[in-house]
Amino acid sequence: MSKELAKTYEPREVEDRIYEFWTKGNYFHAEPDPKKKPYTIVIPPPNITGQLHMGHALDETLQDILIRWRRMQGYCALWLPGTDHASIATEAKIVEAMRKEGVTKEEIGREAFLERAWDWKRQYGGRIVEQLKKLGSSCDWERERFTLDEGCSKAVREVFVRLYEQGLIYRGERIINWCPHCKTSISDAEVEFEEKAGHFWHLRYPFKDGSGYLELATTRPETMLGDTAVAVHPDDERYQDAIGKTLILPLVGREIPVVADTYVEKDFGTGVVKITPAHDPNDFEVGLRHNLEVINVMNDDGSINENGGKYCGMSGLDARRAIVRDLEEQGFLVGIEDIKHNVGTCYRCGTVVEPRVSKQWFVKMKPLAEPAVECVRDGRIQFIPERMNKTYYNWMENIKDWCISRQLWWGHRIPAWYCPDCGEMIVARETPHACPKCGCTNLQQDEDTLDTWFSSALWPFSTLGWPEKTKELEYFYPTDTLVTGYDIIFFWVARMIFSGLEHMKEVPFKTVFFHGLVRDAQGRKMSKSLGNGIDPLEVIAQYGADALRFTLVTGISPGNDTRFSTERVEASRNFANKLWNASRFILMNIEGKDVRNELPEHLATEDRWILSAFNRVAKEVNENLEKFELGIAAQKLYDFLWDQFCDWFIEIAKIRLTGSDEQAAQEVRQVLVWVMTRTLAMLHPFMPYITEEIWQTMPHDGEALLVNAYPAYDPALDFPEASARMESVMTAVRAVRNRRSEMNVAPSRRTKLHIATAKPDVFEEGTAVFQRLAYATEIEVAESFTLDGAVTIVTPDAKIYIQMDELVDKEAEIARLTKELQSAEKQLATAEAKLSNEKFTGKAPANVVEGVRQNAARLREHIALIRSSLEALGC
RNA sequence: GGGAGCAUAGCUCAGCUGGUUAGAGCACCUGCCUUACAAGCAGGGGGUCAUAGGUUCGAGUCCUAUUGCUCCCACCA
Repeated sequence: MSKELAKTYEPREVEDRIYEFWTKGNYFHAEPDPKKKPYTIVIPPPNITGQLHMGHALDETLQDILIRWRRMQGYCALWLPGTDHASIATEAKIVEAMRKEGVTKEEIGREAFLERAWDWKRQYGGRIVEQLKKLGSSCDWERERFTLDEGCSKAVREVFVRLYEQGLIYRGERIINWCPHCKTSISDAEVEFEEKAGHFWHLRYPFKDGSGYLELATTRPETMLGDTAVAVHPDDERYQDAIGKTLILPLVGREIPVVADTYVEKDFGTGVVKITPAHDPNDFEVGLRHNLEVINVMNDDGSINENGGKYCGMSGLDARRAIVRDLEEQGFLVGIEDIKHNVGTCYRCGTVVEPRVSKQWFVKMKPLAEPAVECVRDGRIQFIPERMNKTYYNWMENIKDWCISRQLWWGHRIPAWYCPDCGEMIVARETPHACPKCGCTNLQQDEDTLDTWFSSALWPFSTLGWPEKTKELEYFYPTDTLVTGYDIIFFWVARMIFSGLEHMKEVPFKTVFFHGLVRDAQGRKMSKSLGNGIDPLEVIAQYGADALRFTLVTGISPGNDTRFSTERVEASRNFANKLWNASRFILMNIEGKDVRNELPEHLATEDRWILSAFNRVAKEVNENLEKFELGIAAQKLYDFLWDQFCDWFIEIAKIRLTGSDEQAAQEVRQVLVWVMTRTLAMLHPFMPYITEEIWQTMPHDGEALLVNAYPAYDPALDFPEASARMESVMTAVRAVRNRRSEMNVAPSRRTKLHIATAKPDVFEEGTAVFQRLAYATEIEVAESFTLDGAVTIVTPDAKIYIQMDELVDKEAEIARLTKELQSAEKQLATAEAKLSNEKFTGKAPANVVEGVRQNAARLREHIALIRSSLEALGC
């Protein structure tokens, strides 16, 4: 900080310098330390193709708050960063770049393609990491990992082979979701359903024996080319005769049976369903039950293949048009109906997915899912908020096998080799040189790679060195908190849980802290297509990272979405500025003075009051953070700094700072520094840059705030009596200000105050406070006064007279006092009703009853004071 | 079809295990350049806590139903 401090905080000057200071000091690095307790968070690895968006910004902010807080509490806090290779997204980027050059990946081949991909990763993969740093993220960058690095790849291979050996990974012909655009299979979780307008084509299939037709409907007429049966419900009376008969498939001429299957709903449509085992998951099941032929009629781009006869080579859409036209011409089309229906789309590219039978690798889920459900049920893993349990159970308990093979090149290649001579399949950790069965050395590795999520499922332990038994794994696993959005509970959280349990025999984390989505000011999802996204980096450039972080964390609660608006960022920026100026004031007052960062031996009443308030906030903020109530914690710090410390304590501190008593001035300087440095500490996890910057300029112990102690509750700092005295004075000050404002008295017009009270010492001690904050010239305190023509103000323990004869409107005064009296009497009546209710006094807890009793006593005093005021006015 | 969430001031939201007169930010109104801060200070207006029942000495908070909005899962050809 320069000597001449700017009036406003300038984050740009500060942030990069402070981040470098932290990095140079190696403060983010965590080394296993048996003397400390570990606290570990692994980052949800952002995609290397990613650009920092508000969702990341929120996610990182929450993690950084937790990590910084625990680090300051003395934990060995590790925040392990890294990135995800994002197989589909990255491969698509590279394919697209190549397309612009007029090359396809098949043309250049696998090896050259992967070289390009790695080049791309080296060039752009670090971009998102640099952006995370801008937020102030205190990750241990020395430990940065990548899902496709050597260690993670080793872990992936180990897991694959183990699961295969246990029979939990298998290869088979199954119906899977196929994205014709990405040209790969995708898992069930990667399919998103969208409601779209479509049609029902009502068709009729003739019986072979010429005895008429069966009428049915389809939303995808082109799939009829692969029909191998028609099904009806076994109990459907309408079709009892048809069961077992043979139909001729129109256009194709294939003879197909009518089968009976309970999958068919009698009441839907005509109760007749065409069965296309190769292109519909339900039909596939029906096909298995009835031993039906599976005829795949589609290529990998969705066009019709050689099984489609004359339609071969047409795109799906062209084939549909041609088939509908031909059906109509030949009299098989009964009609077309407009409908709305849900269509599965690829979550990456939005293309309509085609269910398709193909040979893929799967993870058998049932045995893995059961323990994964159990560990949440028995509390070994806790979800915040708890309602996420249900979502999780529901998914886990109805889970189907996980299709893990992808027809992509960028990713972990499946460690399976095939012998071209004898057909043997070898699954192994190390690349085999020869077929163990026939000795053939020309083994071919499986062409497919693994689902990206297969490697991220291992993230909590693969990043700590598994399968090696490293000291990091021993010390930091299981990790403590996983912070992520509820949108990836299935993709990632669930899979990490069963993977951790299976391979580490222990949960991967103890708590999952789910946050919501960041929406725009109107509550819409931020998206590229809507163009309503706000770039966090631009917000940082304009308002500072601290303001952005504070905005993201205030007002949020676990699992709930939040809205982002620049108005809210401005409020946070103003808060940072408030902090800056309060510090500027303190620095100005301690300059050239030898002020130690410790409390003076003698503490004034207001000192005890602010210390008590500080202490309470310290207690509550820690409690809130323990419960992941980060939004509440931020709010409490905001209120303490602004309302209590700035608006009251600093203002009152000016009395001693500008007074002639040097010892008193020195005492208040120490209190200011003491409270401010510790408030900076409490705020540090939320606003790391500005707090470190200011803290460095103040008298302090230790070399950096981020490794300083986080304030905690201290019974020695509780001063209830002094706090009560201070509150009495503050209440009176507020009341005087209020009355003056109501009467439009300019602040420049100072007046004498008479204070009648049963606690004269409290108010006498507050003389200077009244003079400075309640515009008083002098004050006189006594048990009672008889004054005519003064404005009277009644507080619970004082009656205050403002001497301003010419301003007194007697009628208005009477009206106001009467109103106050009525309100007080009403409150007293409520309190007394409670106290005379035996059910209340008998059943309510003692402290609640006592509270009401004290309140009633206060009200009675108050009422008496108002009455005497009214009497003085002649009522 | 199954499940979940939300409904509190003009707007955006807090309100934890039920306990005095329901809070904040922004916006609004009034008065202040009171030398840390006008990105500020002081004061103020504004809420039948979606609706109807219930539990309780006591309900914004717990239970039931209703209405409206949102999301997730499943997916009927």
